[in-house]
This record gives sequence, structure tokens and C-alpha cells, in this order.
Amino acid sequence: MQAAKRLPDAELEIMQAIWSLEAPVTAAAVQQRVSKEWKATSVLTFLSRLCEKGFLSCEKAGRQNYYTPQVSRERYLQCESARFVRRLCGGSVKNLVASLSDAGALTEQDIADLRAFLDAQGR
Amino acid sequence: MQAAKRLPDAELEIMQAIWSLEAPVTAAAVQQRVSKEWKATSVLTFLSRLCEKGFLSCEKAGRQNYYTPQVSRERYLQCESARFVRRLCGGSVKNLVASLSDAGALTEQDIADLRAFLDAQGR
DNA sequence: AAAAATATTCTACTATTGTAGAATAAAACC
DNA sequence: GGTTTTATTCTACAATAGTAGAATATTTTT
Repeated sequence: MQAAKRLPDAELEIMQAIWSLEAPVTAAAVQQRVSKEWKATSVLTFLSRLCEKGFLSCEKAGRQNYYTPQVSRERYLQCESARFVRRLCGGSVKNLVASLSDAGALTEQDIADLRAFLDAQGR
Repeated sequence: MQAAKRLPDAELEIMQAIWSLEAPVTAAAVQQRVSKEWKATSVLTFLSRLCEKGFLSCEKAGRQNYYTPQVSRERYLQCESARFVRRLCGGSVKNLVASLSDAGALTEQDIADLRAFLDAQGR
């Protein structure tokens, strides 16, 4: 399982937009979906960089390009979260959650969801 | 609570080393502690960049510099983990933990620790 | 005090990232 | 078919990051 390289902020934002859409997508659709106020050429630059990195494939039809994700959101999230816990939390998931709690970023809902998740796991 | 800026890999590695030592620390001590095979000047470059960014303070004594963290590991981890959940997990902590589980990065120990943590939280 | 050792600061160069104008190519329109 | 429109590709430039040699300054040593 080769580690899908970590994406810089702008490229991740583009991928998030693409993952939330039905593949394949056009640059225009991506631009609409994205929250940032990027010029069209900027979006195109990011898209082509993502292709170079193997995160997207690109199919040309007429004068438009159609992009399709080559890495799933799930897979990327798995790599990144494992990496995060390893590098920042000393490998301890509890450290992570405790830190979120200290940061006030752990809602009642989160706690309930987590409980449910743990219960569903190996008893 | 201004958001302590995110550190690039090399600088984070330096901070990790410093946090694990007794402050204040010298560049030599940092270099020993770090796992990477950096030249002394590289370490010095990272240290001075960390000072510029306000992560370290620097006190000169004789020809040596003594560095002291200005941001605690806890605080940095809080910012980063909140940011991570927000940007990558759609704000859901359960998503994060589920993804770790899928990635095979959730040990029995983690699960036990998490349970204990949740139980210690508001019932 | 002069010489040798050494910690720090300067300077520098490459790669990556954010950003986008210019140039090009292809489609649509008249 | 020539002109206008427009999506894409090229080119470019500044800021950040990784890396470290050269130059400088301060101690130590002799």
C-alpha cells in the first residue's frame, strides 16, 4: 500500500470538491463547487498538478477535460489520519481525542458517536 | 487564542525534539535528539526560523544559543488536531477514529484507552 | 597573544506551492 | 470560411521549505 503523498492545502481543497461530485468532472464544475475565489487558470493549474501526482486522471473530450479521482477520499483520509497520529500524537489515538477535548473540539454528539462506534467494534 | 501557525515537517521534528528535552536547550542537544541526519547548519537554520515564527525564544550565552519553547506541545497539538478534523474529516471525530480503524491504526490498547477516556468524560 | 577549534549567522540554491496572465487551440457562430 | 468565444496549456513570479557551504565571531588551547 504505497502512501498517497500528502497534498498541499489548495490541491486538497480541489480534491474535496471533486470527491463531493459525480465523476468525471470538468474544471468549471470544480470551480463552482470550491469555496475559494480562484481564477479559472489557478484551478486548472491545481488540476494538472493533481494529475501529475496521480491523484486524478484526465480525459479530453472536445475542448473540455474530464477529471476522475484515482485515489478515494477514504483511502486518502486513512493515510493522513494514520500519519497524523503517528507524527503528532506519539501514535496514541487517545492522545488525539483528549487533545481535541482540551481544544473544545469534541461535541456531545462526537462523544455519543464515538461510544456507539466503540461498542460496535470488538466488544 | 491566535492559531499557532502550522509547521513544516522539518521544523516540527525540531520542536518535537525540544519538547522532549528540558528547556532551555542548545543546538547540539537538539541535533543529538533528532532522528534525522542533518548537518549542524541545517539544524541551526530550522532553529532560527522557529524563532522568527515565535515558536522559540533564543538566549545567547557565550558562543552558544539557548532555546526555549514559546508554544507548548499541548497547545500546538490542540490547534493541529482541531484543524485536521475540520479540514479532513468534515468535523466529525468519529469519522477520524473510524478511518483510523479502517487503516488498521487502531490497536486494542487504543480502544481500551478511548473507552476509559470517554467514561471519565461527562457520563 | 597567536593559533586552532567551533558555534552561529549569512548566503545560496533547488523544489514546491499559490497565484494568475499570455499564448494557443478548438468550438461555435455568423 | 472567417471571427469570436472560451477551455486549456505555457510561462512566470513570489513565498516557503529543505539543505548546507562560507564567512564570522567567540572560545580554548598552547
